[in-house]
Amino acid sequence: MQSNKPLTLKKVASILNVSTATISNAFNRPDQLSARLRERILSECERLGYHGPNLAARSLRKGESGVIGVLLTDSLAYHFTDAVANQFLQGISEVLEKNNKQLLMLSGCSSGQIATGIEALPDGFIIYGTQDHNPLFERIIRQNKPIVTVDFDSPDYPSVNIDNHAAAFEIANHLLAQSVDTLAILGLRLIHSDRVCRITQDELYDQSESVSRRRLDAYIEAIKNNNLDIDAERIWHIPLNLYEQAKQAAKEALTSLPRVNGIICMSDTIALAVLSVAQELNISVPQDLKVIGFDDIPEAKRATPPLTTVCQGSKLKGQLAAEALLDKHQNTTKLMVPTELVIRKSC
Amino acid sequence: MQSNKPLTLKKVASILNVSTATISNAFNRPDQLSARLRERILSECERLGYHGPNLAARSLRKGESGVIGVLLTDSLAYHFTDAVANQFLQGISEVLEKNNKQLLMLSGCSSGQIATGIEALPDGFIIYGTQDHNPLFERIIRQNKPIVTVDFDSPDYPSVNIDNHAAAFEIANHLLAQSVDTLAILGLRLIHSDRVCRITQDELYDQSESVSRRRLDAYIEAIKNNNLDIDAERIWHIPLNLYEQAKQAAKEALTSLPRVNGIICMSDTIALAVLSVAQELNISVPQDLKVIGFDDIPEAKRATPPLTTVCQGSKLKGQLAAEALLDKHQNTTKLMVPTELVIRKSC
DNA sequence: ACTTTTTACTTAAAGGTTTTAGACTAAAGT
DNA sequence: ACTTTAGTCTAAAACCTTTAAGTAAAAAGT
Repeated sequence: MQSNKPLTLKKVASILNVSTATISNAFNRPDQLSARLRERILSECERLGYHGPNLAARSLRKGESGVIGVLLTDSLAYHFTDAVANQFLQGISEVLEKNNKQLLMLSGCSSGQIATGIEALPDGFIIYGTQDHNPLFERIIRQNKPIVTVDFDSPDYPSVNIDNHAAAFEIANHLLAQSVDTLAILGLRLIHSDRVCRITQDELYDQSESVSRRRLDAYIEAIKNNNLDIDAERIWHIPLNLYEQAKQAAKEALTSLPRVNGIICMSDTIALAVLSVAQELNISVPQDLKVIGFDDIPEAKRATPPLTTVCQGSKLKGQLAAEALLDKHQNTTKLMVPTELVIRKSC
Repeated sequence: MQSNKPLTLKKVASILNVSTATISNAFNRPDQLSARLRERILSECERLGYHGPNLAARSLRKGESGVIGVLLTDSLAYHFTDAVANQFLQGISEVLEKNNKQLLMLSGCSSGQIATGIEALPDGFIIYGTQDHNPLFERIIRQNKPIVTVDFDSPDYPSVNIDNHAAAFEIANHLLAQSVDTLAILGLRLIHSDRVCRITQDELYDQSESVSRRRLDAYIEAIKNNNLDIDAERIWHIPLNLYEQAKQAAKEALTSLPRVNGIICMSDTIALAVLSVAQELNISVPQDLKVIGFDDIPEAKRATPPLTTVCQGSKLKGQLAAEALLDKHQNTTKLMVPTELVIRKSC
């Protein structure tokens, strides 16, 4: 004889003949009532089918929800394909699960407008990557809730980053120490185009502060240090870290003349695409072509040949960001995750 | 001279000298007020820094939140590592983004207890995989909200599934049509152990209704049809679809005597691990060993040799599940996603 | 000129919880 | 025997919306 309306705390209170406060306390503050009464309430609730306070109401009253939002750069669907994002989210989830928080993924770049006001729900936010013109980012800021940024630095918030310049410089130097002379760079998000293309001379000098730019600058610095040179023509822009896009760029790079014998890739996904295209073209790696990646995704180790890359601790970043957010390290801490050169067989 | 308290609809109403209902209508039901007043309200809100109604309050009042929950079998962190789950979630996100819904991932198997009552938030749920003893599953059911199940069938809810028996039978037959005589099966979640192990004769006959069981039965049926046999000793149980766990099982299988020349893997991740171990042991695939997988994850195509497997349309499953949920196809529809044998070079 | 319909806005109840301040009782201290 | 203290529990306000029902005025119909 169950009613179809779900039970409320109030109804339960009246059935059990205690105040609503007592029921609430039974669930939230065990020290506020006798153990015996609490036992009774809990078991009666179980029997009646009341499974704890309504979240919306609690959230309204307390002003918190137990939910942590992660704002991603691109569409949600894209981030599920991306190995780096997955590792990052994995790190976040581990920490959140331990702390009994829920994870809400927000993208802002949905096809529709963002109307729900969902940004009001989470108790804090992890902002992943640059959010240049994301309207949701603005809205989140206005919530005045704890924020931690990752792979993107703002004076206003604590952040988790790597030293992109140092990491890129190190791995580029590793490549350049081998006998290479004709280079190509396959970069990610170098410019604001959503098509795979080479960049222009102008774009090469157009300095900005993105992660990609920092890496590109480091690559070029390393190349110049080694008395080599690279033309804008030999630098490709790949808009999203997708295997298929990368393959297209790889094909262009490997078939252009003079023949390339070293490729610097700004991600492992790109490097894997290069390996695949090289195989199709019967170019043997690392004999005829040296390839380096960036990220150290799980697949890098399993590739043929295994990929030389630099580990940027994506999972650790996620963990640290979540911890920083939960511990309310509100003192605008800037965390730097160490990177590590991972030498395998592609170079 | 901003107050530190965030603005509420009520305050805005009193500032603008209109009723709260009018403000609410300005945001939610444009037809309820004159275009002119609405314009004024919206622009004033912008100016004042009021960014729309509070979600908790709206959610409390309306009884809906714009959030869709996905209940996963294992920990969140695990699901971010798993390629199949990622494809599935990708499918879901695509549809949700189009419909302006948010995605909340729920796992239920968190280390702590699940106390938040978060299950009250979503407007509907996608249940992914069996949820035998998941307390959160019980709680979700009690919400009486729309539910769609995937990879798991219940008479009570619409569901999205594949024909596991047919798919497994087909690919097993493909393997058995080659010259193989000594087989091993590397299965997923065959029993309730969290360690990699062989199963026992008793466990082999212990019928249950899981996805894994259905596939295993189909494998065995195919084997018997081909006048071959397989011992429980040659069937491994792998608790989670993790590369490292799979490698352990693969090592055991490939070093046990008599020498195996065909391995049926219940997932591509497992099959990839087999390829890797085979290479380490200098066993050449497909000459000395035929390997088949299941799932058709993106990496399967890129492996050496490319993996023969069966595509189970994980992404499509996600899309269909999300659509079924949103369209409120409440007439308990049972959707079947077609599977497809993908013949490559590992067999 | 009078009634009906439409438009534009308001009133006020409801939604389900948490929490502060306080009430009552029983135990402890003097 | 009287005051403190501690231990339990309650009353009621507050959290911020949405929406059904209602009012008043303007437009339309006859």
